[in-house]
Amino acid sequence: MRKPTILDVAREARVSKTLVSFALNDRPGVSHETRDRILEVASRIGYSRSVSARSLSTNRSYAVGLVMARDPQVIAADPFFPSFIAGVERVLSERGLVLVLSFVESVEAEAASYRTLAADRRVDGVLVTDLREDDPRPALLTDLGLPAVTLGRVAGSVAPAVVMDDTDGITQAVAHLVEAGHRDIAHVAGPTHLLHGARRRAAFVAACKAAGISGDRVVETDFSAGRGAEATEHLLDASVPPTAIVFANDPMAIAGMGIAHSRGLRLPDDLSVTGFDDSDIAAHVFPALTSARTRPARWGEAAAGALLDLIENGSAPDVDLEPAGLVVRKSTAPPRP
Amino acid sequence: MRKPTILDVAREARVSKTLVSFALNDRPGVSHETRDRILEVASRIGYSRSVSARSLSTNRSYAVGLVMARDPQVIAADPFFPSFIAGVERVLSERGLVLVLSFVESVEAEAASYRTLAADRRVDGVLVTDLREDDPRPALLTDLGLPAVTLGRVAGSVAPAVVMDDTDGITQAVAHLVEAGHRDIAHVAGPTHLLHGARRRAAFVAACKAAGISGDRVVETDFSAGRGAEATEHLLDASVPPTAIVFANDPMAIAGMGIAHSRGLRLPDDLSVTGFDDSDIAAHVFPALTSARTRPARWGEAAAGALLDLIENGSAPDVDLEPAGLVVRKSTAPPRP
DNA sequence: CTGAAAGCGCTTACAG
DNA sequence: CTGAAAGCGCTTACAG
Repeated sequence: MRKPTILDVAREARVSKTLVSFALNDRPGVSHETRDRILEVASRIGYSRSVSARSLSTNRSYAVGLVMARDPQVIAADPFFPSFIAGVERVLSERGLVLVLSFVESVEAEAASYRTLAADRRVDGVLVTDLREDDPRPALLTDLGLPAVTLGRVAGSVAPAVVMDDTDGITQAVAHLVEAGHRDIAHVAGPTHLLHGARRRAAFVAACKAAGISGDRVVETDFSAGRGAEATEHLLDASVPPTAIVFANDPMAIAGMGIAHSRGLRLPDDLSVTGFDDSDIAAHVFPALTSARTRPARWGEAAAGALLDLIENGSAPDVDLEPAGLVVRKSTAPPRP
Repeated sequence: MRKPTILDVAREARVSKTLVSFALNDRPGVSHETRDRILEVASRIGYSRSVSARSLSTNRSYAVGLVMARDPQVIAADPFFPSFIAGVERVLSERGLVLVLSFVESVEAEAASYRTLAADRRVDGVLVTDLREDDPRPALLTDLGLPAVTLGRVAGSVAPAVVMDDTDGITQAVAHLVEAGHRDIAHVAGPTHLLHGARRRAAFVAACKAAGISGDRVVETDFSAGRGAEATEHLLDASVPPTAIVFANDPMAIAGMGIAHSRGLRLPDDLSVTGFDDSDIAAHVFPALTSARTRPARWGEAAAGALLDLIENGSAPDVDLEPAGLVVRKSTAPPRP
């Protein structure tokens, strides 16, 4: 059986195709009763619009893109994305759009992916994550004419930004540790070329300074568990090891705890540890991990909402999301006297 | 500047649209030189085909769907998906297709999602994961006329299946523990209504039987870290606790280790533990987790390849993937005498 | 090997 | 408030 088209609806409702289209698109110029009749007929005969025909006419794809250049293993360890995507999805599906996802292996492949999406008009806009220093993507996307929303703010970008201040989580972590009596706190940071890596690191330094302690024990990593473990080794090898470590994400914190345990340290007494993102597993490691909570789903909703506004109205305001605070568990305690 | 169309290419190459289309689609009936000239012109003027126009003509969308009904938190803890998706992507992008991803909250929403994808002809086919007992999806998809490939084999499904025998990993884990001298081994299983949960459990029971030990200490969970922790509590509360636990995934194994540590047990001497999936973090917890490796990326490639074959040829053979074996680390050892 | 033409299913001025 | 018609950019019989 042929899939019903707009013409079938028109005939059945005894009106023109135009009118059906107007009714479907909620345009003015259709009397109330006519509109109702049309919609009733449409649903009765199981009509649904052909996206490709509509796309061809309107020059839109009714899809939104997300392309990520990261090692899948590192994405896998990051609790952020599934929840983020679930949030994005929630608002997209409400408005009849769809998410096109692309995982690529390199930054070059990422640019190629954007070019293809643009050339093929596969998406009406994109969400840009993992912002980097001097990120070339905002300019590229402007060039390509692809509307974009960035997660976080980049210098020189005209794209609307949706930001959640993760500074706050680090600041709270440091304050919490200082209050417990720690004076010797280290930070295992993400890569500085990633904006959120740099920001968390800067927040660490600033918080230490505010507390009147040294903030220069920082080891940079790539956010992976393996590098987090190495960084912890390095810190614990110091002649005077830190009494607390603030990790820039949970996987590294957990790997760091593994190192500490393997050296026979008792946590939290010999070493306090904090994570970031409050992943599902954080509450279940030993000792349960103190971690800064983020709200990836809310972030996803806000970003998708902003992107749809941008696509439909040509502009959208920046959105600032509330930071979600520190969840204090058992991995932090006063240092040994 | 207008995006060039097939007509621009035709004019510039002084041929008809038809011929350009034939050349682009690698159809016979175009002389070699003409084809080359056409392709040269196309690339010179920056032509790329309009996917929506093509879709409208061919009744295809050049996209493939993946819809998942799971708690984002549980997906987040599962290292499987990012790598799986990366594998899928690799073969899709090679053939000019795109991945449409949908995360939904419930099994009902999942069915609705498939219906929408089908009605809108958003995708040419779908990948079906997390197969359940009496899974209604193969029948639904047949009804909807949506080509599908399942990850694993379901009774009564006509869809091609791509399977990786995860039985093997469990069998090896049990054999490894028995060889170390364990006689009292428990299993923290995934939900039985999920086929891979049930399969791993059955493999556990069978392996115990083969070794001549009891295989009836099984606790069922939902694969989440929280439930894994509870299950471990329960097992360790027994008057004679097991000396080893085989967990059906890594997050539960890690949570179980957390419980054991919190009770002052020493791992692996007081309790041996194995995981499943060999996630990135597994090597970095303490003690480093023995875990069955899977190959999600290979699985993704195979599934995507099979789906494309199915879409293009109307049929595709089942694919059996090699199991990847057990990675033995430090979380397993002989039991205390 | 090549071209003129219909058709895919919508949207949208335009004219009434 | 309504309708006839062009157009979006492809593919594909069909005729040469």
